[in-house]
Amino acid sequence: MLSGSAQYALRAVAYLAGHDADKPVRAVELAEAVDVPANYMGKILHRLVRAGILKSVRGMHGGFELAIPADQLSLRVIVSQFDHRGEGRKCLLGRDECSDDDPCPTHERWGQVSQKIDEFFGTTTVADLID
Amino acid sequence: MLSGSAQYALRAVAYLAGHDADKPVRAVELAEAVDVPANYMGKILHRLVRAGILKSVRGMHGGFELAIPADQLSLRVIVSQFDHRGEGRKCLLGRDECSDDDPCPTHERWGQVSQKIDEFFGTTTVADLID
DNA sequence: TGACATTATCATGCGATTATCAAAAATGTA
DNA sequence: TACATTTTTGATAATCGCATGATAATGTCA
Repeated sequence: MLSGSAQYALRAVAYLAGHDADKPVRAVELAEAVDVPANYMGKILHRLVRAGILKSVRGMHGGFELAIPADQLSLRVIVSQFDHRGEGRKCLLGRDECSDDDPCPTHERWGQVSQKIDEFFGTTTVADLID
Repeated sequence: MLSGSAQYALRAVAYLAGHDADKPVRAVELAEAVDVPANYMGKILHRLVRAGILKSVRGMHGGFELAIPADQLSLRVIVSQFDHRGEGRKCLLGRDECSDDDPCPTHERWGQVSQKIDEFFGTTTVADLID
């Protein structure tokens, strides 16, 4: 369903949300917690920084912290940095011509399922990920 | 949501289902209908043959036809030849330890959505794809 | 200032998916 | 038999996500 990077990002952000604010968490610690190669974790975190989802602090006692309150940060925002599901693409079969006006036979049936997915990612927040 | 190959396969099978049985359709015709490179279409069709979903006829007036009645052929069977969504993998976050017994915080919420998806692919048949 | 910790960035390799090209095998037909 | 047609198969390339490693940039602290 989600790419590896997107899953790692969610796990990392969830870990951050479960920690004290104003106490940055280092990339290596996050990598350990998420079980991802440290260097790769760094890249993922940096992408989240550029997207404005995290703040980074360099130097000693540096690390990463949330730039947005956990309960205002939807999973969609995070996932969309890595996966591009549902951006412009709507038809299950990948038909170019398929639209609400000129639907393919399963357009409506799939639309209902697709909407459930969108709803989930749109309304679930990082706060919901904390144990 | 689906890989390119899976989408092509679905479109091709849908096209086949909309044609007379016992009249094989050539790979090039399918490729044109589906808008996929002809050689690549051939590969996809062959995979469906090996999976027992299609029958192939070689030589003049040859081509491909359904090996299973359209209304008994679920989308899941086709898609699973190319994508491996949901086979063993259940947790949205990709956690190894996550299970029904030891669930992650969104396990249930996501489980409901996930079940809708499974239901769709399991109960929708190729007959439903015909215009 | 200088030493060090930590993120930011660049360059590269690996593997899977997607795609192309062409030769080989099978089948019907003249 | 010889030929045209069509699937089957293998070799190869392009592309992308995943991952690694090294180096640069930037901040803290003594």
